[in-house]
Amino acid sequence: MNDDELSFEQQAWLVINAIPYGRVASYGDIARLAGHPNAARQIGRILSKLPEQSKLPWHRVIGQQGTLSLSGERLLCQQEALRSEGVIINERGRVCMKKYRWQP
DNA sequence: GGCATGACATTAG
DNA sequence: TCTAATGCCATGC
Repeated sequence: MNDDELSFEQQAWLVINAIPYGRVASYGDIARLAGHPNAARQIGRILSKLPEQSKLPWHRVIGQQGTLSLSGERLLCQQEALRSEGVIINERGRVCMKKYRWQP
């Protein structure tokens, strides 16, 4: 870990933290913005270790097609949080990426 | 340094 | 639309 450069994990936090209210971003986008176009999996791994105390809007991080890759309690929590921000979720549990996708 | 893991992406059928 | 298979990359042991 260099002091000059943040680790991928740190970069991911910054990117996710930069997602504005009522918007969503895909794992691939986060990874790309963090400097690794194909490191989407690491985003998921990082978030899985993310403590609930973290202020990161992890619920705004979804799949490329607006799909939620989580399951069970976390999935419900995420959907609830997104709807609370005005994001509409389809019956299939998907989000309209064309409307809500965060484009920097 | 190598192997296994993971909240994915993409392609093909 | 869904499932299966493959590739990619950082992290932990």
